[in-house]
Parts: sequence; structure tokens; C-alpha cells
Amino acid sequence: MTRAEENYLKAMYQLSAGKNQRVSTTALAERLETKPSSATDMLQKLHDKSMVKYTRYKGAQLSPEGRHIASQIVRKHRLWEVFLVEKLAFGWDQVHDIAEQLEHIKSPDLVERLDVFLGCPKVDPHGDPIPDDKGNIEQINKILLCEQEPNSRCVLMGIKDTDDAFLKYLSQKNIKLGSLITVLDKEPFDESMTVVIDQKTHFISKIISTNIYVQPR
Amino acid sequence: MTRAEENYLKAMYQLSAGKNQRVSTTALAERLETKPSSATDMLQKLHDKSMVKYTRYKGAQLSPEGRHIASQIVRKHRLWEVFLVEKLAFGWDQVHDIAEQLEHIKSPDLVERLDVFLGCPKVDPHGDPIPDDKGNIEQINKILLCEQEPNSRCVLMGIKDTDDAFLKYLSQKNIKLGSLITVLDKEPFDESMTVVIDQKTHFISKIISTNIYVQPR
DNA sequence: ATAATTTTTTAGACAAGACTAAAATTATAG
DNA sequence: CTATAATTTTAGTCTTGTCTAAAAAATTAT
Ligand SMILES: [Mn+2]
Ligand SMILES: [Mn+2]
Ligand SMILES: [Mn+2]
Ligand SMILES: [Mn+2]
Repeated sequence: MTRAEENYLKAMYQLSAGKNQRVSTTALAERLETKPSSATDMLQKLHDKSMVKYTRYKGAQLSPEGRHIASQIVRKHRLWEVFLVEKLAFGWDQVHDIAEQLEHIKSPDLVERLDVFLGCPKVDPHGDPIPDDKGNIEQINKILLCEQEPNSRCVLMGIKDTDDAFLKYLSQKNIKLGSLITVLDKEPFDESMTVVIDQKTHFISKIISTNIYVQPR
Repeated sequence: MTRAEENYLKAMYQLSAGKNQRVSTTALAERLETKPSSATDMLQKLHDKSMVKYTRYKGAQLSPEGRHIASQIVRKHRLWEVFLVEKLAFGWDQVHDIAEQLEHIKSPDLVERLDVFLGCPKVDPHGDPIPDDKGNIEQINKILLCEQEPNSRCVLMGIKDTDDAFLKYLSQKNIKLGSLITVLDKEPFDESMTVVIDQKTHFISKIISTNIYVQPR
């Protein structure tokens, strides 16, 4: 697998979120910041290598093998992110681009040892689950903060859209994975919330509460 | 710099060992397991980018900038090798190929943090010096074991030709960086040696003693 | 000094991956 | 059900990095 092929497989894996739906040429091209014609080319190549099932004008779907390869790229990406944050003290907003490169290092032995070195983590620094070497993901029960009722407690379990600016916003306010959140009030008008996070009171908009995964306590 | 360009610069850096001599097209091609015509192509490209000074039919020489870039690839290669051996418990015969990939990861911040994480090592697992971020190398005073006189002591400081098979041979006999070596006898006929390494007696051929760097004690 | 040999370069081709412009197909709207 | 719009594919071009075969230059030997 070349780097480009791996990136296409990973993009398909992430676009067909959890389930294994078909992915359209345009969606794929958009995700990879390339043109639909390039995506078509690649899908045909991946079809010939039986990594995807591609039907002209109908989009493509990962084959079991393509799906497995994609899961291992994601596994590597997230393990490296853990390494960068836990061992090299990077901030969670700094690691994605570097992991984007590291995920393509080829050495099954390396992945295994890295996993052990990191203590076999189950989630990456943004709370996203790390697939195991078979591609299985341990489902963690989490909901969006915006769905929490007033006067309830929960724990921050992940970030939905791990945009750099948003990650910076959160860490600047010292909000992080594992933070204890108490919802005090929810404004019916704009659904903004008053919450206490680790003893500090914050007023957060709907946009923000829709981007934070929590586990009720 | 693309990966191929980086590999050419690194190869030139290593071929012009220490000094900054001119490198021939054929030598470069051989080192990179490619054809001389490909090397010519690349040298012309690198000349246009002023990474090397290339003269037709006369070979090429690294420019100060090309030399610096090359040194940083070597720096990354060796730092990653330290990481793999020290942190992930790889054997010193298993790390070169993986480092060959890792050396191309682009992030100045990453290199700096990795260096600190590893305790700013001065040599890699084979005893080769690690250039600093300016490209400077701390010269370590070392000679070949074959040049040691009988009835002298020395410490193993490095391996000259870090061939996988040779590295395996050494570690299988528990001979490693820092091992204390006492030369008991040197056969005048074939220059084979009887040595004690860490309390154990070994008979070693000239070929082997010419491949081990030591520092006299 | 000339001939033979070796080294190096040029010319032309190819594969991977991307792009643009045009054609084909599918989806949507009236 | 047809006309228009949107999506997708094809055809042709480009860049990077490689190769082979042939030409040119430099070396070595006679
Ligand atoms: Mn990421
Ligand atoms: Mn990637
Ligand atoms: Mn190495
Ligand atoms: Mn390399």
C-alpha cells in the first residue's frame, strides 16, 4: 500500500462512520482536499486491488481487507498521538499533523511495541477510541453535552470536531479529558448552558456543548 | 525537500565521510541502489535548488545548506534509533530500516522534544555520533580494535559496518557498546586475536577486529 | 598519441498521483 | 415526462522519480 492509497482507505473508513456504508466520489475527494476525478482514478485502482467494491456512478465501499488496513492506519495515528502527548508533552492541538505522517510508518513490530510502551491505551488524546490489531473498537457509551439535563453531572469523554482552535480554547480554560462537569442551567432560548467544570463556572454556547462528548454520572 | 531528495543528500553526506569531498554519480547511485542516470537527474535538480554544486562529468559536492539538511536527516535517524532501542526494547540489529522511514518525518518541534525525552544522547545504538541541531558532531576519539596491542585494555565504542548479521553475532555473544575488552594475544600470521570481553574469552578474526571501534583505557 | 575501456550524460519511456476540460450519467424540478 | 442541474467519469496533460539504450566525455592501456 502506498501512502496515497492508505489515505484514501482511511478517509473511506472515517466517512462511513462505524457502519460500512458506500462513500461517494465527491465526498471522498472533499475529505482529502483533492478533485473528484482523482478520487475516481484511485477508487478504480483500489477496486483492482480488491480493497474496495467500486461501481461506476454509485460510489465505493471498503472490502473486509480494505477495512482492516484502514483500521490499522487509524490505530497507528491514534497511538502516535498518545505518544506525542503523553511522552513528548505536546498539547492535544499540536499532534494531529505529525500523527498524519507517523501513521504511514510500516512495521507491525513497531506498532505492537509502541502500544505496550504506552500501556495499551484505549483512547487517543481527543477521546477517540483506538482500534485493536484486529480492527475492533471498544464502544464507549457517550452522549453530547448539549443533551444533558440541568442539575446533572457527567465526565468529559471526548471532542467531536477536533478543530485546532476549539482544542486550544478548551485547554486554555483548563478543560480536558476526564474533567467533571455539572450542568447548572440550560437557557431555553438559545440552549446555552451554565456549567461548572472542575470547580470553575463557565457559560457555554450550544455550538460548544454540541462538540463535547460526556458520560453521565 | 521530498523524501528522495533527502535520501540523496544524506547519501552524499555519508559518502563524503566527515570531510566535504566531491561524490561521483556512480558512487551515489550504488549507495542508493539506483542507476547512475537517475543520480545525474537528481544532482541536476539539487543543483538548481542550490543544495549541491554539480559540475558535468565531475561529480557533486554538498552546499552548506545541503550539508545542513543532510546532517539533520542523520540526526533524526540516529535519535529514532536510540528511541527504538532504549524505549521500545528493539535489538540494535532491528532498528535501521524503521529509522530509515522515521528520519523523514517533518517537524522541528518533534526532533527537539524527542532529543530531550531521550536525554540528549550523543551516540546512537551502534556508537555513531548524533549531530546537534546545527549539524555539529562531537568527535569521539576511537581506533579500530585490530590496532590495539596485546596486553592492553579498551572499551567498545562503536561498530564500523553495522551489518545486521554482524550485529546479531555480537549481541548473541553478549558483546555490546561499553563492553570492556582486554587483548591477550595477537597472532602474527593472520592477525586474529584472543580477547577477554566482559570476563569471557573470545577468539576473533581480523575481519571482526577491523569492524569494532574501541577507546584505549 | 591513439585505441580501448569506463564513467557519465542525454533521450525517450513509464508508473503514480494529481489537475483541467469535456462527456456521460444520474438526480431534481416543473 | 422532459428539461435542467448536479455528480461522476473519461481523456489528455503535468510532475516526480525511476529505467534502458545510445551518445559523449574522461580514463587507462598499448
Ligand atoms: Mn488526529
Ligand atoms: Mn495520512
Ligand atoms: Mn542506521
Ligand atoms: Mn531514508
